[in-house]
Amino acid sequence: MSSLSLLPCLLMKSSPLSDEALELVAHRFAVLAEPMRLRLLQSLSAGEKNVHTLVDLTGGTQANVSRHLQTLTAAHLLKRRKEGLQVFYAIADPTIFKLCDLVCGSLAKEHAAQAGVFRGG
Amino acid sequence: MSSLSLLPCLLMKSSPLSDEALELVAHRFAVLAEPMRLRLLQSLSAGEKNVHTLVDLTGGTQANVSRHLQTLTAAHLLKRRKEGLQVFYAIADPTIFKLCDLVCGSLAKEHAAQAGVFRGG
DNA sequence: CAACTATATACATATATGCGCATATAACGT
DNA sequence: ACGTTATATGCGCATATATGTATATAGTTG
Repeated sequence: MSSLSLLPCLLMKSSPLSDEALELVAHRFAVLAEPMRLRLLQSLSAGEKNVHTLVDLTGGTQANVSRHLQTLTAAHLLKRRKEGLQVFYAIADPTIFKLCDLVCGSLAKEHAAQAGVFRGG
Repeated sequence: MSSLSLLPCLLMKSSPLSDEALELVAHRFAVLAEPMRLRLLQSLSAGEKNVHTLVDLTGGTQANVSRHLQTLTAAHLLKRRKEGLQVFYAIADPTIFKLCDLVCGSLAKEHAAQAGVFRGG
């Protein structure tokens, strides 16, 4: 975990990514691969919120929400701001919205195509 | 796995996604969360290839490569074309390149920022 | 039909991870 | 100092998944 070699390159099409870079990219995707974490990101899209609010919004347990927030923060997707007893989390990397939009669009296309099969199209 | 309710909506910012939709999005990210699968996608970015070629390019075992190809195909990211004994796989959803580019760009920014800390910036 | 090649699958295993429960830490008020 | 609230963490469990080895299936050629 010292120097990360060549990260500032684009994936695919251009030069192939190193094994190290591939693991970093995979890890980023893994962080986004949990419904509860996506729900937290969704809840934070309107602005920063404290943990208690996020527990209420997502319906998860306090411990679980806290751990997921930690995971998201460690991945630099969230920012942490402490104010007295409370801790406020906020989106640190708006890229995630573009990522989710792309995935949703792709899934919607698939879904439409599958539906077309049943309609006989 | 019958009807998928409301999928054709954008994530975040607009209306919140249903639990079912969140799981679909999370699953899509999970499929991309494996270095070996990313390497396969990378190898296929230049065009379709058969399994044996992909085994050589990635350095994985035949069984493992085959399973990962199946996972990617099940997720509608790859297309499968059988020609005699060989099976050719190809990118079915170019969205993945945009996804990877976004992630790489985000990671590069983080990396630059972290490096900045050590430089005293 | 038999041998051979390319790909897929079954089984076992190791590892990771999400979760609930309980507890610890931190910050505030009295 | 004590109690209270907000958040974080330790522990155990259940589950998922990636991988290797071995084997099965499909297709070709003799």
